[in-house]
Amino acid sequence: MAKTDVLSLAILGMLAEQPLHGYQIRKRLGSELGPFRALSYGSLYPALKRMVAAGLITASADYEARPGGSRRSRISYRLTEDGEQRLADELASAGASSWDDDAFDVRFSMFTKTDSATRLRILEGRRSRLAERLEEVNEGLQRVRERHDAYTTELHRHGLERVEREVEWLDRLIENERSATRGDNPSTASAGNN
Amino acid sequence: MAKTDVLSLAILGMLAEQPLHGYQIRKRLGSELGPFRALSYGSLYPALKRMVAAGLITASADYEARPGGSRRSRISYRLTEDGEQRLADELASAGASSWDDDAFDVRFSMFTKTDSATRLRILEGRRSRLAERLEEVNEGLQRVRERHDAYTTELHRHGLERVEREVEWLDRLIENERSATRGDNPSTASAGNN
DNA sequence: TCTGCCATGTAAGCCGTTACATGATTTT
DNA sequence: AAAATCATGTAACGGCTTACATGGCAGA
Repeated sequence: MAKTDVLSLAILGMLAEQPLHGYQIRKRLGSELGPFRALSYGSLYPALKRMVAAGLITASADYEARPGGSRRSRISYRLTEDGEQRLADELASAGASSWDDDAFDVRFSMFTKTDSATRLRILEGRRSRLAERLEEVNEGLQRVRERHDAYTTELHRHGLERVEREVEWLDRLIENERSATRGDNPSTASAGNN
Repeated sequence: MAKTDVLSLAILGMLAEQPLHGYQIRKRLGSELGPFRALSYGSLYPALKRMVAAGLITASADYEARPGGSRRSRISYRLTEDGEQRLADELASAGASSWDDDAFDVRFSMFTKTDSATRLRILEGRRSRLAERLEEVNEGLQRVRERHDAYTTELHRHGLERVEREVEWLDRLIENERSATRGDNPSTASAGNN
């Protein structure tokens, strides 16, 4: 099974709700997700092409979609059954790199389509990734404090603070997720915690 | 005058303090600056080579640096006069893209070598860059609120918060910088501590 | 001795942007 | 009628990582 890159996953998720054409996909990726602030067509169209070739989506021109008439040259993309299946598989796994900086945002934005256990695994995976980062940054800060000027120190202090806040955010989300799960179903004592 | 990329600038700044060999440069870039968390040798060595070719730095093998004897195959890089000049020029300008995400950190880490007026211009440039981002993110949040689920909204809310904090941080720094300039006299507020 | 870190470098490939090329539709 | 925006695509190029290739030095 070919693995799905972040961009493809994002597109899959986007098309799951409704067929869209390339131009719209780009705009939505830019406004709805963090990572693709301004994805270029030079990336998008080839990606769509690859996905068509892989049988995940189909391309169909929509002529005269509206009363007026013409409206040539617009291509709507929609998921195939394989595409739906691939998306479902992806959403069911917290595997590989769902907690990379970019991938995390994309996964998170699809949390309503993700089951609770997987959501929790992703949040925790992300948390422990950040915890590692926290340690590194912290060590860096110590070293910098000894050997460097106030500005450099401040830069690192601020970097540390940023990561700390991120962890706090995740802690809140994890807590929410846990209490929602407990609520749904009385006797849930989910497995290993941090 | 050839323009200096971020990596070269960081190296220039690093070598301004003392000669270093490539391996050390890499480690320091990783621990002292944000943007180069784990710069690969595949990027570093070619960059050093380019800089030697451009006459900004020189490479010299250090044999028997220490009592023991041998210690072959270490190459120390140090700034040439041209390199020093280039660094000075770069540090005097707040031009081009000193407020890009990556470049900003590098410029900031050299603030002690930067004059007060330039520091202020960079901080303000960065601030207004973030202010633009703030607006975009804010608009995105509104749109998402109307059309999307709670998770997606939360993702955007958190993204907004992050940028807001960044702006607040800059505001504090700008304020400090201003009061330091006003008071070459009494009430100097040095760069922030914890 | 063998493992792990120090140290330098090259080649291939990935992933993305920029610039280019084209044309339709909508708004002013 | 012009300008802005919608819409699709390709080709060239850039920068960075990965994988490879090589070898010295230190301590277990």
